[in-house]
Amino acid sequence: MCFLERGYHQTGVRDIANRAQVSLGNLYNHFPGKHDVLVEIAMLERKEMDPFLKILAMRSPTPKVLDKFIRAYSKYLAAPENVILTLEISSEAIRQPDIAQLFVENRAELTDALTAVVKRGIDDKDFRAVPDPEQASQIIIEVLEGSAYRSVLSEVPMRKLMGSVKDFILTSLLPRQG
Amino acid sequence: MCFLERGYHQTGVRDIANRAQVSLGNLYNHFPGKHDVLVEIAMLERKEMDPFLKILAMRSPTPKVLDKFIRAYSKYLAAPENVILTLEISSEAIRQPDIAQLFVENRAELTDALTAVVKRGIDDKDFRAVPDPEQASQIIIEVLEGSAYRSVLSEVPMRKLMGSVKDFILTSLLPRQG
Amino acid sequence: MCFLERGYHQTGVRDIANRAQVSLGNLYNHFPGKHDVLVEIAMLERKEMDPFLKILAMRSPTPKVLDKFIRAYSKYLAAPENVILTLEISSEAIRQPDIAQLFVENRAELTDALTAVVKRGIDDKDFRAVPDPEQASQIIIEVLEGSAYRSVLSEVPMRKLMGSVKDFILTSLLPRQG
Amino acid sequence: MCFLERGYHQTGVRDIANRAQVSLGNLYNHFPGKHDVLVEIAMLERKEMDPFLKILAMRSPTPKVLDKFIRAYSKYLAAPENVILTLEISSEAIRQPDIAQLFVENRAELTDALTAVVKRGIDDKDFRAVPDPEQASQIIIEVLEGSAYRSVLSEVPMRKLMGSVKDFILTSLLPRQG
DNA sequence: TATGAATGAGGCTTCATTCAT
DNA sequence: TATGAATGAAGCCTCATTCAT
Repeated sequence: MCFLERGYHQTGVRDIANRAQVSLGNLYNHFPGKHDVLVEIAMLERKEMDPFLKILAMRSPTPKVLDKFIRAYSKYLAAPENVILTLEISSEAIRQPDIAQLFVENRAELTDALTAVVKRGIDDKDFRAVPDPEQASQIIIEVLEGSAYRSVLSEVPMRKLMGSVKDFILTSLLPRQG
Repeated sequence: MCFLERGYHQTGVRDIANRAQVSLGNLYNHFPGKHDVLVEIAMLERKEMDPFLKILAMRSPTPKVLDKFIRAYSKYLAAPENVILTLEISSEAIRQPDIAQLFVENRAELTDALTAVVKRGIDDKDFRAVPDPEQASQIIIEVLEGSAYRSVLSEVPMRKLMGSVKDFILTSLLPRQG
Repeated sequence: MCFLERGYHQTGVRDIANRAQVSLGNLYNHFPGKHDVLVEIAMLERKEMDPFLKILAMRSPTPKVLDKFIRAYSKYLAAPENVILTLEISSEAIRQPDIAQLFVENRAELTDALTAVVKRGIDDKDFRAVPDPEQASQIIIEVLEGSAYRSVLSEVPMRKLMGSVKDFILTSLLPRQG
Repeated sequence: MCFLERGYHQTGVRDIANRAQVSLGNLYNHFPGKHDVLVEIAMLERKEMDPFLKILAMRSPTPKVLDKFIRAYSKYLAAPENVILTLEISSEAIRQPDIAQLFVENRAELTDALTAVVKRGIDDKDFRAVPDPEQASQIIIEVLEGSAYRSVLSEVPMRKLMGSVKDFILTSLLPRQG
C-alpha cells in the first residue's frame, strides 16, 4: 500500500511499519531491509497471476481463451494500483538484479502460458502462423500493460481503450482473410 | 547521466552539480530544485523526437514510412540509456502532475504524427481501416517501447526482437489478404 | 570470543547468544544484561592467573622465580587474545566502577604475589632494596603487558621483545654489582 | 571532550556536533564519518608531544635530560584526560588499521627521540650499555603510561607513584656501581 | 553569477531488553 | 528453563536546500 501511494523511494521504512501495525524494530525481525520488502511484494505478485494462468490453461478454442484472457487481465490492470506496482517494480528492476530476475520470472510464467495458447491456436489453424509465438506473447502482454499505463496517466478508463487493443492484437493473430 | 546511472531518487543534487562541473550553489541559480532538473530533461527529450517526426512527415508510401519509423525508433530505443530514461520519467510521472503532462505531451507529438501516417495509409488503402487510428498509433509506440525495455532487462539485443515486432505491427495494420 | 573478535561495543547481545548456542531470551535468564557478561568474563580472567600465582608461590631462589614468572606470563600474553581482552576490560574499567574494581582486584592478586617474591628477594639479598616493593611489582607487570600490547600492534613476536624486557626488569632489581 | 567523557562508542555523532556548536549535517561536511573524528584527534595528539620532543632534544647531560623528560611527561599523563584518550585510542587501534598506524607513528616519534638520548647517554658513559636502546626506550614510555593508567584507575595521584617509577627506570639505566 | 559551508529533518538500520508462550 | 517475536530509542549518515560571501 505504501509503495502504491507514495512510491518505493518516497516510502520510509517507518511508513511501512506503521501501516503494517508493527513496530519498526520488529519489521526488521521479518525483513532484512527495505529492499526485501519490495522483493516480497514482487513474489506475492506472482500469485496474483494464478487466475490468468488458469484461464490460459483452459482447453476451449484458442480465440475464445485469448479473448477471455485479454478481458480478464485488462480488468486486473484497470486497477491503477496494479499498474503502479508493476511500474514501481519495473523501475527498480533496472538496477537491482534480484528484482530484475523475479520480474522476468513472473513475466515468463505468464508468457509461457500464453505462448502455449498461441501455439495451440496455430496448430488448430485458429491463429496464423506467427514467426515466433513466444515473442508474440511477450508483445501481447506488453500491449496490455502499456495501454493500462496510458489509461492511468491520461485518466482514460481502460474500458475505453479495450476495443482498439483487442482489435489490434486479434487482427495480428487471426488468420488473414477468413 | 546521473539519473541514468543511479536513478532519479538515488541521485543527489551534489552528484548532479559535480557531474555538471558546477558548484552546488550555482546549480540552484539555474534550477529551483532537483525536480526541475528532471523536468528540464523531460523537455530536452522532446527534441530527441525530431528525427522520428521528420520520418513520419515524409510523403512516401505509408508502409515504407512506417517501416522506416519502426527501424529508426527501435534503433534509438536499442540504446539502454533511452529506455532507462523513459522508464525513469514514466515512473515519476505517476505521482508528479507536471512531469505527467510533459510525458503525455511528448508522447502526443509522436503519436499525432504517427496517427497522421496511419490515417493516410488507410486513405491510400495501404492499411486496413483500423477502428481508431490514434489508439493504434499509441499501441504501436507502446509495443516498441515495451520490447525495448524487455531487451534491456533480459539482455537480448533489440535487433533480435525486431523481426517479431515488425511482423506483429504490420500484420495488424496491413490490409487483410493481398 | 565475541568481545575478542569485534570488541565489547561492536558485539551485540544477539552475537553472544548465537555464539553460546543459547536463545536470546535465555541469555537473559542467566545474565541481567550485556554488561554483566563482561563482568563474568573479568571474573573468569582471575582464574587464568592461577598458574602464575603458583609460580610466584614457589620457594626457589627469587631470581629464578622471577625469571620463570616473566617467561610464563609473557608467553601467556603473547597470545593476542589475552592482550586484547585485557585492553577491552581496561577500557571499560575507566567508566564502569564495578569492572574497575574487578580489574584492580585481579591485578592486586598478581601484584601481591609478586610483591611477596620481591620482598623475599630483598631479604635474601638476591634483589636490591627497592624503595617500594609493591610499586616495583606493579611496574613489572605493566612492563610485561605494555610490551605485549606493542607486540600485537606492531606485529612483532613477543619473543623478540623478551630479551630487552627481561634485561630491563632484572637490571633494575638485581643488586648493584656483586 | 566527548570521547573523554563518555568514550568513543558511547559518544554519538550528535554529541560531537552539539559540543562543537556545529550542525549535525555540517559535521559531515568536515569529516567523512565518526571514525575520522577520532583519526583527527589522534593526529592532533601528535602535536602534544612537541614539548617532550624538545626536552629530549636538549644537549644537557643525558641523565638530566631523562629526568626532566620523565617529570614532564608524567605530569602530562597525570591529567586523567590524557590517559583516557590514550587508552581510548589504543583500544580502537586494535581493530582499526589506520588508527593503529597513527598510534604507532606517534609513539615512534617519541621513542626515536628517547632512543637518541639513551644512545648518547651510553656513549657518554652516563648510562650502562643496554642491549637494545630502542627497546629500552619503548619500555620506559610504557612504564610511564602504565603507571599513569594505574593512577587514574586506583585514584592514586601520579605524584605518589613518581618516586618508584623514576627509581625503577633510572636504576635500570644508570651504570652499575658508580 | 558563483561558491561551498551550513542546516536539520529525515534516511535506513541496530540495539539492549522485555515478555507472552 | 527456554524461546524468539516485539519494542522503540538511538545509532550513523545523507538529503535537498539556503545563504553569506
